[in-house]
Amino acid sequence: MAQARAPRADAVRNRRKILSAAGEQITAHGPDVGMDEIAAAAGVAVGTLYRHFPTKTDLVAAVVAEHVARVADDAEAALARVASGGARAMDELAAFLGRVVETSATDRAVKAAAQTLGATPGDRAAEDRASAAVTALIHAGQADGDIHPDVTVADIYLLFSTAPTDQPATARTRWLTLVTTGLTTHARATST
Amino acid sequence: MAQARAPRADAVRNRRKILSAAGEQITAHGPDVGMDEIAAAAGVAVGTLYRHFPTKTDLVAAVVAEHVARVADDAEAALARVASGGARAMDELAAFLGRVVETSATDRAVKAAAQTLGATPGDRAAEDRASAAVTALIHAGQADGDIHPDVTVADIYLLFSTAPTDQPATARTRWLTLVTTGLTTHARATST
DNA sequence: ACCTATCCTGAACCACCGTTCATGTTGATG
DNA sequence: CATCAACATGAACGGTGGTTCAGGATAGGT
Repeated sequence: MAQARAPRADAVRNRRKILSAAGEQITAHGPDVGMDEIAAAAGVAVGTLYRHFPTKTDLVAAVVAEHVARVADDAEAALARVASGGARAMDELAAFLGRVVETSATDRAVKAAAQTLGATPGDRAAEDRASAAVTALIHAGQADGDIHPDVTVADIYLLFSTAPTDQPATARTRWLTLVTTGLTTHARATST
Repeated sequence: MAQARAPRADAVRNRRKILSAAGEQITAHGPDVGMDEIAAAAGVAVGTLYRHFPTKTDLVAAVVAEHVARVADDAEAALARVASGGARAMDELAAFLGRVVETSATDRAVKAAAQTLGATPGDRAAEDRASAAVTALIHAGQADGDIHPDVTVADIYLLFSTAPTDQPATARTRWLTLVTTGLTTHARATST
């Protein structure tokens, strides 16, 4: 298990450029942008793309992984705010979920590309971080008596993994209201 | 505007075979089945596909239109059951929505294909039928005091256009419970 | 300054898929 | 039954887009 030599500086730089260019191009020109366009936007040749990511699927997966990591950071920040006593858990959770909906709307093309290619981020770590933070927020909200005792992270995931990314902002807001209402203490489940 | 001659019998037959074959093949082999495979499954040559549907987009749109019509029928049947006094509006609505979720799970590949190709069913009539029936069910449920007064058809559409079609049955059921709960009288909106 | 493993370049390759069209077939009309 | 418009056939085409690879450049250690 000899430690592999550290990557060259320009390689690291290119990898970053490619990653951000990929995100931008997919968002701007739809989920079907060619590798050529991504490479051009990154100021790099196609071959370089394939040096860093063996396949387009891998590239998209890496882009998604970045986004997941960002969401995890967001969730942890929200939790920290609650833990320090500065904010109510329910409010932080609602605000966080609102941000999730907005960013998924922005990045919907990336999501679409990932689905089409069957790209799954190998980075389970970030997902776990997000899960843990959200779980803590839920528990805190339940302790406050704001969130229905039955609600779990799985529910949140279930609800928000299919947020309406193709709808106008007003519709997204309305959607958030409708969905959040169902998580609240006032609501009671009506069936098994 | 002379009345065009009636289509030939075998043409009608083929059109039907193509339509059902397209649905089956897309459902079975994913949203990216080639026209060749659809043609083969229909027992027909590719050219015949293009005689009936100028483009793949048109074909998929026609398949979607069929499904929409079926949903409209379902909604109207549910409404009829309520109107005849045999069923409670809330229950019929919930059951109807459950069926919608299940069928969208089955036909998710068709939906995906439609989205990829930008296929929009020119058949606004069926959509309007469904809308009208659901609206009536909502009003009845609100009159019964079961459904929150703010809820509209647009809300239903918003919620169910993003049903989790890629999740297992138990998750779909849970999702339905969570979403339906938010529509109930017991729930109160928590934000603007 | 030199050397080499690492990295980059980009034209070319290839497989796939929607679409077309010249040719052959068949249902309906009289 | 004869006739013809409507319909079906399926090989071939064109364009797209992911992927490869032989050759050239360069960072980084000695």
